[in-house]
Amino acid sequence: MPSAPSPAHEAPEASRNDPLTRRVLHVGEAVGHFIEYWGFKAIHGKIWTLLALHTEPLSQTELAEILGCSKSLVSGTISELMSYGLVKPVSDHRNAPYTAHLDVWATIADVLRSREWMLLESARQALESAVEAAEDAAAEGARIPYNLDRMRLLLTMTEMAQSLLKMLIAIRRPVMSRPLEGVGGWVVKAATLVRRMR
Amino acid sequence: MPSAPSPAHEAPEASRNDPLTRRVLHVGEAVGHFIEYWGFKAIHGKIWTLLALHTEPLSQTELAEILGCSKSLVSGTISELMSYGLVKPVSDHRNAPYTAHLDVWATIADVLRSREWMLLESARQALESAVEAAEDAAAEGARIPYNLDRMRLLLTMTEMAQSLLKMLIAIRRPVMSRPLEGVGGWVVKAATLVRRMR
DNA sequence: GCCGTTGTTCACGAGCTTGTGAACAATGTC
DNA sequence: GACATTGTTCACAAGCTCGTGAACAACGGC
Repeated sequence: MPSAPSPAHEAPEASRNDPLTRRVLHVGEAVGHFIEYWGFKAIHGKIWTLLALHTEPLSQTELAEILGCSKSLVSGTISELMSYGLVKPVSDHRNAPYTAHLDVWATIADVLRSREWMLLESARQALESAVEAAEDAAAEGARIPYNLDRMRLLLTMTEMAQSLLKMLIAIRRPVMSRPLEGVGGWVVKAATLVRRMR
Repeated sequence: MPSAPSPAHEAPEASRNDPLTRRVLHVGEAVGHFIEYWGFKAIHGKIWTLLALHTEPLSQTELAEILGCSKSLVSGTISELMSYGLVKPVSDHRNAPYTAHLDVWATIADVLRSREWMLLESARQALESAVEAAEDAAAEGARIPYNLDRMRLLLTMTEMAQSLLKMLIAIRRPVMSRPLEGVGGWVVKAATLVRRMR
């Protein structure tokens, strides 16, 4: 038998001292730090990781005890994770415990498609509008302090980023054999454009 | 001649009212919002965009006037952009104006290689350590509340993310013809693993 | 060599984010 | 039907980030 009396499963409030649990919590912290740079919060990663690695589904109270945080934080975070489709209750009972959805790619693709696409698209529209205004001013013979070629270059770069994004999103159907093929060609094209510019 | 007296070039403090300048500033805001999700600040994108699109190099004072922000903010941001290699003074004179480096890929690759790699690597190490602890406990016959297979799955997913990152970084040498080929196969493998799990 | 201009540094404040605890609501159990 | 337990909501506090302005330093031009 091991050293400790190993009460981990029946007494979640004490499991924070269990050496294995501490390592699992450490994993959660690392995952949390990683996804922090992707528009999520660290607590999202901690809760998702704990649910993903724990054998049994966990209730919100148990999560709060193991993580050592408040129930209110768990409640809000769980509802956010559910809206992302990353976590789901094990049944439709009121206090049903939760499990993690291990296939995170669908969520990543959703985030890419909504947030990143919108940001790129608004940049593209702003650039397009600026290019038009510059072309009009140049056609009227006005001396403008902005470089039209570089504006067009940025526009092209934005459009290439959009194409790359489209391909990444298309991976959602993992049946596709080589969804990213051809990206290399774009990169070469972009590098050529930049080099030609200056 | 156009409508306005078009003093844009000689009077930077008034150019904020120039319609073309306003569109360029709008582009800067869009670029800023985009890179905000990539660990940079919005002001980085505004300054870089303005320098990238403006025909003549700009001094810090001019940047502050056109952007309508303080000189101190410009100073700090410029030094950060220079450390990223995204901006450089036009000469080594003291008050030399600045230009933007249009090839941003090297900087992106640097960020990916340093920050993202480190985050993935620490997650991988934490997972490895947890797997070992769980294997030891299981070998001793202890009943552990964590699922060893799912821990190994997360480890594999982390390692695949590291491989993908390596390939992205490798694009730095844009001579490579098809640097991302084969990624599709990994995605299929990951999807298969996840499906087999539950 | 002095002055004016430009860039740097620093302490501060506004605003946002993250997490808390207490009050409240909702449901299963006896 | 009352209670106990679980989950939700809210106002608030601690901490962090972003940007400011004033003081300071560094150089170029006359």
